[in-house]
Amino acid sequence: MTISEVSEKYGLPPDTLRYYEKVGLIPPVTRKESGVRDYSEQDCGWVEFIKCMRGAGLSIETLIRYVALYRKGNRTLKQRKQLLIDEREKLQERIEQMQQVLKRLNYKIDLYEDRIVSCEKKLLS
Amino acid sequence: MTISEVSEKYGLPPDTLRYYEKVGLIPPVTRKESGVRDYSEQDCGWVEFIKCMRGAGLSIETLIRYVALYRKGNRTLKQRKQLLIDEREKLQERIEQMQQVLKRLNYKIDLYEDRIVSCEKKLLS
DNA sequence: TCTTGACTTGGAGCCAACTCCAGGCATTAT
DNA sequence: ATAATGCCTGGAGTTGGCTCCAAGTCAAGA
Repeated sequence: MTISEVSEKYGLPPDTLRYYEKVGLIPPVTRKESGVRDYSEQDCGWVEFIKCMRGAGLSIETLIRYVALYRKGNRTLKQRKQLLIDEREKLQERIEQMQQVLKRLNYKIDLYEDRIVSCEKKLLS
Repeated sequence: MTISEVSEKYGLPPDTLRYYEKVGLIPPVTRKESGVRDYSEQDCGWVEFIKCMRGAGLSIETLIRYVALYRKGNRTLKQRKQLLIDEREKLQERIEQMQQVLKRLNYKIDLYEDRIVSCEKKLLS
């Protein structure tokens, strides 16, 4: 797959795909002899994984660490697992905080509804 | 309350508090005759609200719009409510996405556990 | 009165994460 | 053969959100 096809498929600009590879956010992509990128299934898998994790707010720095560990092979299994556990913890906290804010927004929206209704009553009376 | 007391209370640096006020993220803070900020209850309320909303990922731009509407008075009640509804929607989507990722992390962590266990078995055999 | 310390402002600097660009090579279409 | 298209690289520029700094003011203590 060419870079523009991958870009299309995952909704990430080609520049971003190149950037991700350059900084080590995804392992080096397969190339044709000419040097042009030719994404394999596995390459696409990494793109999808990174897109997904970035979407949940994991930092680029963290994901670079993860990919670097992956590239060192099987002896880093425990470290990779621990990294994911740490990130899961942070993610859980973020979700809980956001759920609190969601409640607060719901409450505030209800208050606005009340105020709008009573304002309109006043105008009609 | 002085800026450093408010800073202490909400865990936001004084520079950030000034920045928030400068860009209109919170309404202008009460001042002493000397020009020094003297946060009222209401001023603190705004700081707390903005800190909370920022923590959930609402953009500064959006919150500036909200505060600007607030400052225009009661005729903007409906717009403010709509703004909050829109942000609630986005927040809900972000939470759902993050919950998906949480599931995926759980799954991946379990896979790692399996791989680590079978790796250790191999070493012991 | 003079110094110290907390505050003020405007503006520059910084960091994460892209995003864009110039100059160049390679394949494809005419 | 040549032009157009799509890709390449290294590096500069941009955006959001702070964060820091210099130069100045003000109130309280020695």
